[in-house]
Amino acid sequence: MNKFYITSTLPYVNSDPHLGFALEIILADFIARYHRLLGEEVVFNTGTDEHGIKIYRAAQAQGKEPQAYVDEYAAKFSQLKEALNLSYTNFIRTSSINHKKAAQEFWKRCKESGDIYKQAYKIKYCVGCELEKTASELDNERCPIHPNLEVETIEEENYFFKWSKYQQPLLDFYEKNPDFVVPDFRFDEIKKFVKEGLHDFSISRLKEKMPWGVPVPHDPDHVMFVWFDALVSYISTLEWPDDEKNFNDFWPGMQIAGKDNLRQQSAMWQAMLLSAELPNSTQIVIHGFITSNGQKMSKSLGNVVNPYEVVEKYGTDALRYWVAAQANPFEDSDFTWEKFREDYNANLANGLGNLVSRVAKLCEKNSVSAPPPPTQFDPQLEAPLKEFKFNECLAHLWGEISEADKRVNETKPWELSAKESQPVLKELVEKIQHIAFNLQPFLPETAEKILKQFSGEIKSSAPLFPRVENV
RNA sequence: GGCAGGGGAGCUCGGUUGGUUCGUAGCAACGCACUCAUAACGCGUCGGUCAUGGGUUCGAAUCCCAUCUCUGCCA
Repeated sequence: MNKFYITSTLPYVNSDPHLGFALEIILADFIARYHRLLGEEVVFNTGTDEHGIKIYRAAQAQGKEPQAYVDEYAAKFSQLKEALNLSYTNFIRTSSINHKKAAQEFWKRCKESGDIYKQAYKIKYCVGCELEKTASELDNERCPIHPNLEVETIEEENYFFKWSKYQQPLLDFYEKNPDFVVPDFRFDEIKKFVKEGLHDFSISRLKEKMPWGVPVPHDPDHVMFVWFDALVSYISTLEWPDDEKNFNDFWPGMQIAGKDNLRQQSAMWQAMLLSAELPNSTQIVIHGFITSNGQKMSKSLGNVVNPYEVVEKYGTDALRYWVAAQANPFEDSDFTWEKFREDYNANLANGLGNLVSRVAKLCEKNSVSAPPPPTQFDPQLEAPLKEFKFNECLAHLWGEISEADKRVNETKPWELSAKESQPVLKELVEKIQHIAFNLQPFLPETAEKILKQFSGEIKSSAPLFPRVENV
């Protein structure tokens, strides 16, 4: 049995889950479910990134132990599984014992390769980004992304990772793997970045200032910088280094990340893997952001969309449909409630839902029983799926819905006798089964409902997607 | 500032190596028709000087230059 591994990034647990992460993990879920449908054994990983100074301070501010604080947030994120009907198999928390052990082993391997060294360190640092900032990145001594936060100056001895050593190996690796990063314009972006030269980056913090991190092996004064340990989660979730078989079965695997994570995933993490002498990821898919009314979502603008609210109002598959059919996986996509409702009514209520209702009713009246369901995924959908063009897949299936509707109007089965209507109704049932079968990766609950309804003796039922009128 | 990619129907988009008035495009709007269906489906109508100004060409949304404007990357 073929093995397949995919991981999302791990959201940093300092705020509630937002629609942007929902997009990422739903996209990952499409891919995971598709590979399962192909008969592969799939590990689909997600989890929570729980270390770092931002979390340490947030916990302090609330008078909580960091562990208690992250426990609450990890629970909030794991609730997404049900709300979005996710099929992930692994949920790694970076504060777990296994993960910490793996991060320490990873550190040791990089150190053995001669890629970790200690050096005095003085640099501007934005707590909001958890990133160093150079003078050119600052705007009036302020981080442009977090203008309300003071940029801090840190001066201490830190461990550094020899990123510079991996400039050429990374470029060679990119050269050999022309589809390593998709879309291609993001791949071009990272190649150019690496070509310009890599500077070693800091991978530790003084424990006395910031104890909330993974202890550095053989140095009680330091903990790892949050990025270093978080990246290792993609393999610690596979029980690396303890379960060598499991690791070798599933790694290397595919990753999905937002455009803000391009550098970390496709250059930093890949260099770390080279240093630890482990295989590089197979492919990295970089998705865009979700804007709201054309603007970046932000609390101050009050335009943040909560995925739980979308699901509560329209249902899980309505959101998954929007992600698959209406959002562009690679560019930014705009979400508005108005447009969402229109898409829902036009395509789910009037389209798929209505077709299922009318055919089911006709079948019930004429006592039609269903043929066996299909067993093969439509090969026409493979090409767009391999390029992660989910909207094209759905457009194809919606074309079939439209054809089926036309066929009903043309043949007018309601004017025929039960016997006369059998052939055309059987044909329509097969069409619906085909559509439902191929919708499984995208709308798993709906697909299952339809396949169940269109098996054996067909009965009508309540609407799958009731129309939602303007409020 | 440097590099990269955009600017087209009310909205979202597709337009192959330049070739008749862009698109049997989707949504919205409007009209007709139908009634199996979730006032749903079907058919049809409306709707664009393809950002602006030049240029190359027999001919440009498509190539070139400039301008305006938006987005991403520049550790």
